[in-house]
Amino acid sequence: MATKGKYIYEYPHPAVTADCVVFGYDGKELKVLLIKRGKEPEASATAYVGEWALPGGFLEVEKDKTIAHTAARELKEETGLRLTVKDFKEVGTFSDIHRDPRERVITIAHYALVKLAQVEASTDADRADWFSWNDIPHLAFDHDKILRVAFSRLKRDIHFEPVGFDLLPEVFTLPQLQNLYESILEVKFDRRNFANKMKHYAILTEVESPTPRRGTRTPVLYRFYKENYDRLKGSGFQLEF
Amino acid sequence: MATKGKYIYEYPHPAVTADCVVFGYDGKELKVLLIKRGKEPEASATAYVGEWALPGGFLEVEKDKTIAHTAARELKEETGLRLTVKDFKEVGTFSDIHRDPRERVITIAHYALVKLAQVEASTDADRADWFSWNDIPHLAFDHDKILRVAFSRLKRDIHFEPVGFDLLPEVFTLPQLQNLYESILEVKFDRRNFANKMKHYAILTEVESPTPRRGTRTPVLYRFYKENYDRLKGSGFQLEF
DNA sequence: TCAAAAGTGTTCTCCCTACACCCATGG
DNA sequence: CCATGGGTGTAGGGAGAACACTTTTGA
Repeated sequence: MATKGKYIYEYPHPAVTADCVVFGYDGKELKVLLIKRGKEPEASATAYVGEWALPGGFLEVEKDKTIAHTAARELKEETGLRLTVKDFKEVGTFSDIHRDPRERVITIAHYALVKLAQVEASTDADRADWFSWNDIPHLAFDHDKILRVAFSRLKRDIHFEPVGFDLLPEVFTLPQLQNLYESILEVKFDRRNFANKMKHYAILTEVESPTPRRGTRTPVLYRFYKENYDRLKGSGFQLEF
Repeated sequence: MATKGKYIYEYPHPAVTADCVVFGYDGKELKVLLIKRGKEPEASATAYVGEWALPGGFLEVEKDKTIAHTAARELKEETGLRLTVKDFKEVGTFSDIHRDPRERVITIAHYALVKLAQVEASTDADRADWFSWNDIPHLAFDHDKILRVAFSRLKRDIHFEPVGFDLLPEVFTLPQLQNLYESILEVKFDRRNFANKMKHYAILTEVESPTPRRGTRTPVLYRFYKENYDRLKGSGFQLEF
């Protein structure tokens, strides 16, 4: 095992990984998908065994078309979740010289938004789990920092794009939508103003309520009206919160 | 020369570079600093010799504390310009599998803003030159794409931070400031509204005019009032354009 | 009938926009 | 005195913020 290396370079090269911050929303709280670190078949040594971490892994130099492909591939391998390259948004590069004890590793962090109800079942529960944003365990490497930056990035993006709808089920209530925005932006809105704004934007369509029940008045169900949103955006319009 | 490599890995590693988009402003137009590619002492092969490109170069795995340090170091080596790590903002990762014909190279693009008058003299004119934004030559690799993304990133950032002042000399006129914003945002503002807004923000202080002349009325000189800006920002305030 | 959550409309204020005339300087 | 570019104020409209009561439903 002393000289099992087969890849030779004239100058030192770093290892490159892609890490994924996958956000979900259960109607009440923002959640993040984490994995429990075990043995890594492809790394020469293993670090942080047994700790929680962001899903992610090494760029396959000869195979991954872009680093986003690495993110998608690794997420599927580690959690079972299948997302497309387009679902990932780049968060940034984390390149601190000692961020990995084994060798120089720089990572490109990405985030993705998923409809929790539709993917919870398809995640590999042996290795992966969803954690509430306010109850995140200690993470391996600098993944706490990555998580914070990813969240601030989401917070910024939601001002300009209707990314919130990627987190909600196809059909949702106004209070759910408002609560989601409040969770991400860490503010409180007035119900009436929020409803007025949404009505004014005209990017929601009412859905025939299949009379669901709870211990309270039945809320109206809506669907995101993407065609209208695209038209508005086309005519130089900006969603603001 | 067949087996001069000394760095051995069990799995293939990509090369990693940092590229720099350095913006300047001459009072009239936005400019970008480019270098003419020559022989590269550190690369096993050389590509795009003689073409213009963004300054940048390889991460030194054992030396560069972060990728931003690579950017700062390479910029100095290639253009003579000394900037600090804090002057660089990350633009994004460009990782297309064939973006470099020699080997797999992923690059982390950065941008920086400089006060042109103060740095023009200290740039190494043999290898580097400033180009107007509207007159950029064809660039090596995917540097055209990087340039476009960096610009759109600047355009976004200027909405939230007073980055414009990093491009202007310490003392400037209101029309200069307005023209800069117009160049970056690619819009036109009404002079009076622009002045009103600036007066309202109260982030400029008038400077005793040392009576400079041109073929016209002498404009009032201003200085960026950073203390006031920081106070405003502290109390949850946002610069808008 | 009570508690819990959802729906709804109006007023006020502030900021953004549109807009035109006079002033200083150099040639 | 003319051309060029710089400085200045106000009125109107639209969007965001503040604000309270009624409705539905299950317990």
